Amino acid sequence: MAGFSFRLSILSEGRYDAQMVTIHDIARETGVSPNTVARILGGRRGRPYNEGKVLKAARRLGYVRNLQASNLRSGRSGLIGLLVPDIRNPQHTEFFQLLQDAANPMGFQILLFSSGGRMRQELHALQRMEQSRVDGLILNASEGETDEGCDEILQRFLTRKTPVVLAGRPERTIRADEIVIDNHAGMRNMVRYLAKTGRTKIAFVCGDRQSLATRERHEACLATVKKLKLEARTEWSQFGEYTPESGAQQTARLLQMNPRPDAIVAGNDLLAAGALRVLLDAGVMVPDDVAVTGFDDIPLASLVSPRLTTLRQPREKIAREVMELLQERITTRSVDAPKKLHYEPELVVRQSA
Amino acid sequence: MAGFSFRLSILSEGRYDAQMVTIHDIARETGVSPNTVARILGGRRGRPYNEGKVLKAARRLGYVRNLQASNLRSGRSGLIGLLVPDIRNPQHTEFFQLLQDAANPMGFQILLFSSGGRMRQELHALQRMEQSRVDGLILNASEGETDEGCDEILQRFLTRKTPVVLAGRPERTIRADEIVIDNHAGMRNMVRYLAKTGRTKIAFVCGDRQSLATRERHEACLATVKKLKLEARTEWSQFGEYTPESGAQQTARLLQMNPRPDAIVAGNDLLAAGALRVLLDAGVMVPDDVAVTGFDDIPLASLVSPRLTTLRQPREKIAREVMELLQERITTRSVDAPKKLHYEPELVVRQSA
DNA sequence: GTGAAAGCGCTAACAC
DNA sequence: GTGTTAGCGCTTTCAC
Repeated sequence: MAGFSFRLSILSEGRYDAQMVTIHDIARETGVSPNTVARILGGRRGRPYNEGKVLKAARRLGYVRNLQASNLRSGRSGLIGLLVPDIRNPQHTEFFQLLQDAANPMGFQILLFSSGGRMRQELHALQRMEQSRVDGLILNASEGETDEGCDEILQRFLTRKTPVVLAGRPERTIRADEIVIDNHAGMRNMVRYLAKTGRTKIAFVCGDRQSLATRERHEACLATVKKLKLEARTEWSQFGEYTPESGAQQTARLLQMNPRPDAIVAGNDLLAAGALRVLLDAGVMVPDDVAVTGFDDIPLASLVSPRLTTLRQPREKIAREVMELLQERITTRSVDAPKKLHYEPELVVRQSA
Repeated sequence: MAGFSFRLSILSEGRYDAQMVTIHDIARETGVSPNTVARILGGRRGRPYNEGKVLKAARRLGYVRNLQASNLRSGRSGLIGLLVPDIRNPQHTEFFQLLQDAANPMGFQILLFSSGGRMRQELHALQRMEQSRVDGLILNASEGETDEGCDEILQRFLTRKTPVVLAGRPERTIRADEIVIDNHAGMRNMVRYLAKTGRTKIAFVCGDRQSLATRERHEACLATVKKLKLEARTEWSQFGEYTPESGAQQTARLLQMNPRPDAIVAGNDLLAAGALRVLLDAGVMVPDDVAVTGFDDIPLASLVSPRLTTLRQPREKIAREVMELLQERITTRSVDAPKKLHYEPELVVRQSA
């Protein structure tokens, strides 16, 4: 007992305030050294004789390892930061769940930040990740311009050999791993499919103008329209943000036009759902009068009526491969030779087109 | 310089491996003590003379505070644990976002765990929260039975005066704060509304039998049906889980029955969306032939066709008040006199009923 | 307001 | 395999 303070301190009210049990308490209790306790509780072996004693004492005293101390000393954190523009977009929610399921067995926890597309929030999130010493991080596209301060922080991560994975962000100064969705191939297939099924006047309901996904998807559509020599009008390209409300607004504008488009290609499923909403409310038949297509294939796509024809992102594969890459980089402490993980969206034909 | 190791260590490849800058580096650089550096960087004041020097040096050297060390010493973590059964349910996603928006300004971060309703995952999540020394935690209903180990951990949290908020969990041995949704009042209003609009044969599409929400909502429906002397049949009560797929399955079973119900009260919006799906596919008119209602009022409720009549949970209010309660408890270190936060769902009439 | 010293709880490094 | 020692980076305590 000598040299150790009491683990129970008496408060003024006369109640007891239970402190956390430490490896020293268990060491004292069992007569072995703190080191041995730590080793056994850390899963490495000791003398069976000691193992029994230690495990039993730990259980009896209600020992709970202090990750803060553990991580401080070992220089890890067991945390993977995930920054998304809006977790309320099911696409991101699904990705979080898949990432968590892949990360947990590897001993990692996901620290999620939903920035709401706000620049300041995004910067705060990165600062917090840095202060938390995340072992790796995944950055989803901000749905707008990106702050300069962000790049500075990202660069520091890489200098410290903390792996960074960028998704849907324009290539910039920093050389990090990237998730690359082949928006061009996806949209080309989509527009071709629409043309093949007789659509000639294709309109585009897009997310925010600044985002890379928006630009790539929109440009691919225009290029394909041009290549197929379909009708093209600048006012058939509408922009907003990746929400059902925006999709509804944009579609309402399209409905005013003359000639009216016979197909609406939306930048993602949320936009498409909003478009569907407005069309049905206006008595426009989908897909008879107007075809509607989405992007992502979130669960919602199968719940709206008619079911959405869309482009499926291989989320499971992405989540798995990203975590594998991160683990690899974290264990080898190498962030050199940035990798690009390529994925092609798959056309899923349902009812809306 | 004496007594301090170099912050740059040369690797075998001849490159530099930048270590993190510490308050000692800044202290050395500016000639003040580490204590003064910490105080100034911690936001408390110092001599303007020193403040300038320290802040500038910190910026120049790229200092990033180490939260692990800070938290280890101060006994806080700045983390609020949030455990939900399934983050893919938009109800939980929305709640996370609102909670994050309320927590961040208070200096807290949300550590999210999505258990998938699996008992083992839930236990793991609680263990991890305990090891991470979260300052408080919010437990959403597991959608099934709860493990004994969980209660043991929760009890330890409370003993240590770490506040715990339970939501939608049956009251048990532990005395923690609770979020109480008045399922009874909500469902009573819903059934009355259906009766008033001429429905007489009301069926119930529910989540899993074990969950408190399911039991309360179902019982409230049955009680109201009985009170209003409406037709009642045991086979009109179906159970499953809180997913669209389950809602679809349960509804398919109801469609086989004779007599067929003229209203379907679903346990949440996801179930209702699945029900809608099956009804429309079967050519049943909603709400003309069969009325459908949901619970939660997630964004999806306004996107399906017809729009869902549902019961809205005051999520914003709940998130705000829960964080206020947590902050209060964390600062006063008092978990005595558990509070019950009561909320009543609001009937939102749209098109489906 | 500032500096010196101690220590949060753990793991790493090294003898044995 | 085990014990000893040191120290991760910070905050706390206490003189001054």
